[in-house]
Amino acid sequence: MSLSLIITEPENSFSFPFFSFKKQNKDISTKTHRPRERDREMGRAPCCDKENVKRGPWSPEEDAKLKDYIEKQGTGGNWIALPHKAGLRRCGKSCRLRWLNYLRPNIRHGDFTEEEDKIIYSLYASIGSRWSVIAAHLQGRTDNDIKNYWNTKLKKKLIATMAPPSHHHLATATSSSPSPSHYNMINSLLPYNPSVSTNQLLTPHQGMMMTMMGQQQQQLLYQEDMGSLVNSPNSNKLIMSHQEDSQEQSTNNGIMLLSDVRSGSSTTSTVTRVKMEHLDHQHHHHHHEEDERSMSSVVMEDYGMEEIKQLISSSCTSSNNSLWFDENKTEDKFMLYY
DNA sequence: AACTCCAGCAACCGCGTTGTC
DNA sequence: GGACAACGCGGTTGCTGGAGT
Repeated sequence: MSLSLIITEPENSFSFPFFSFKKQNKDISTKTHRPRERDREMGRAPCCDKENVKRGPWSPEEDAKLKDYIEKQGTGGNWIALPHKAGLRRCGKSCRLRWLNYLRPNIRHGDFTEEEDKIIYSLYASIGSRWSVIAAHLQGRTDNDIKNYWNTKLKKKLIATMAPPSHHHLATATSSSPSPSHYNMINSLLPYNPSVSTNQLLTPHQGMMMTMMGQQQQQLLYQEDMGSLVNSPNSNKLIMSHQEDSQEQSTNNGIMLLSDVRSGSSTTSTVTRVKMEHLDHQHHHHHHEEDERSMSSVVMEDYGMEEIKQLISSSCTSSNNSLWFDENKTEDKFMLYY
């Protein structure tokens, strides 16, 4: 059995469910204190006069002014003009952020529930770090809050759960036997759950692979981890390789996930091929093999290529309470299924 | 008590997208 | 359809307070 997946990868960045990296192709010196002259040269006017606006934490007085003004006058559809009208020495962007993330009614902070965690996991697996979309599905939560929560707590929680006891990285060999919660976590992560029954659980690494495949932009984390995957002495072996030539897509038997669900505008310069192969381990037969197979082989071996394609691309409802998206929908019309 | 470290989070920044003229 | 303005998003920064030494 051989399964190949081709995943598009945007030119300037890549992300993994838990990590993201950006190529540093910017002039770092302009990153901070970017001169306003340069903004003008580059065709971008500053959003406000930075020298005459207050920055940093908001005082209760400022909060009251802003809240009072918006409650009485509304935003007027113009955040730039709002601070002046409200008598605030603040940038319009700052006012907008303060209102949206802190002052507007029915905002909830802290104490995320298990249910919210699940929703975040599932949505993240499906659509990545599109916090505003995720926030739209969590009553009273802001994108900033969710982002912070993910970066400071949820990601660590997930990593801790995923990490096999004897290994220090996410994507390491599958020889150890993870805990049941391990599997539960993985399966709550899966963006798609088409016809795999709840007892057909993936190993953490296979689940991780599936999660990766659901991402809009995909890549791998560490070369080191790749090495451990490739060298894993298990019956199911993951082989990853990069290729610059997307021409090969057409000749590959694999599944293509052209899945920039964000806007469809992403350019693709390189392609990462993810290949899952079942290898004949004639020299690696040992008494654990059956156990390992029963644990980890349910995922791909039982499906033909066309079935795998269907699994990934089909829009089927979930058999449990995990969530998934219809990626054909536009951003505003994302459908959430339970 | 003084200091360091670090998690948490509010706020900022840059840039892509959208709206308007 | 091009230029410009404004919005909105996601990544990043940096402040703060609590824990540890």
